[in-house]
Amino acid sequence: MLAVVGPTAGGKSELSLRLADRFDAEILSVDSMQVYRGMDVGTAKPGWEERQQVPHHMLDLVEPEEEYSVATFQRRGRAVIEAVHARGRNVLVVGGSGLHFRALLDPLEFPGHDPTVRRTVEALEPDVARAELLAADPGAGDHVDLENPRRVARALEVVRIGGGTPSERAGSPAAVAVREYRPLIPFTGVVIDPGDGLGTRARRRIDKMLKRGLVAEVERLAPRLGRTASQAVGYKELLPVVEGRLPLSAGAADVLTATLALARRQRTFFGRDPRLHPIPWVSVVDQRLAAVEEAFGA
RNA sequence: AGGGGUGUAGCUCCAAUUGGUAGAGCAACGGACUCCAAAUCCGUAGGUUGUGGGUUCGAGUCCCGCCACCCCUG
Repeated sequence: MLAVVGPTAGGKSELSLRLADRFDAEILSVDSMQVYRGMDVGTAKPGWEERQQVPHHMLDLVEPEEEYSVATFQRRGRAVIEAVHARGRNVLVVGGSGLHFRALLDPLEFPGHDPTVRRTVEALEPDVARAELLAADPGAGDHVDLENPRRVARALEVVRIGGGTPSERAGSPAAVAVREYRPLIPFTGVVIDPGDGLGTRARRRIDKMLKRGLVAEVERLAPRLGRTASQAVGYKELLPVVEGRLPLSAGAADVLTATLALARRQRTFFGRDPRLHPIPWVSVVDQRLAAVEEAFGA
């Protein structure tokens, strides 16, 4: 099992094709937004030619109005791994969605989800929800960010559906393994470090997307973007533009800002994973390829 | 030229009790992360309040000059 992860605009896709070839692998994308059909330009989704060259998995799984949960991603992704291995080929995990990456390879255990309970819990005032969570588990603060309404709501949802309290769940062997970065599925992985040129590359990447028709794509998808899809970088910021409430130049600037902020979060998420070998971004693809191959022990 | 208005952090701001030595949102920077995760949250830094004087124990807040921009009249 091989993995190439890292921030957006790090040149992962172009590397992955060559690596897949080199290691006789199929590509498994860990990307929370490329699972939505039709979101192609804005997510820099691999195109037809790339998919002809190397089989890509976990792309175009649902319509944009739907929501594709991480738990579902985990289940399906693991099935993909089994299937590819059964074929006698390797799996190359590629992407930038940290939680999806860990859900796939680490023993993350997602308790159930109940839409009705979720809705009820989300409707609670944040301090009410927090109080109920603390009443059920006085030590919840050690495992859940009590300042984060979403985390509190999710923790409370799990408690209400009988999935256990945060303290109980944190004590399981699997939870310990997750904290210690002991994978369920062993892998060799690298994280691309975008370096100082990220701003420039992100700028160019956005320009390219605009030339390829990102605005038209957003306009077409606008009425169909669901709760999650509508938050994707590039779509969220361009929505006001296609609605005529913001000039394109301002929208494009917002996309750049959001892209860089996303890249920063991705860097911190992957950066603390001790299993990932950092690969500095260099302009020459062959050099990057060589560095990754070396990390993969080829 | 005359009359009026505005000038507070990179940006936005009818924040700043009766004058008591500056705040917020966003951006920036750092961090967290067991299913809204391209999401959400936490923390840090940043201003000689356009400028020069004056009044005052003390001025972003009052007075005068100057500068910049905006509006109106010629």
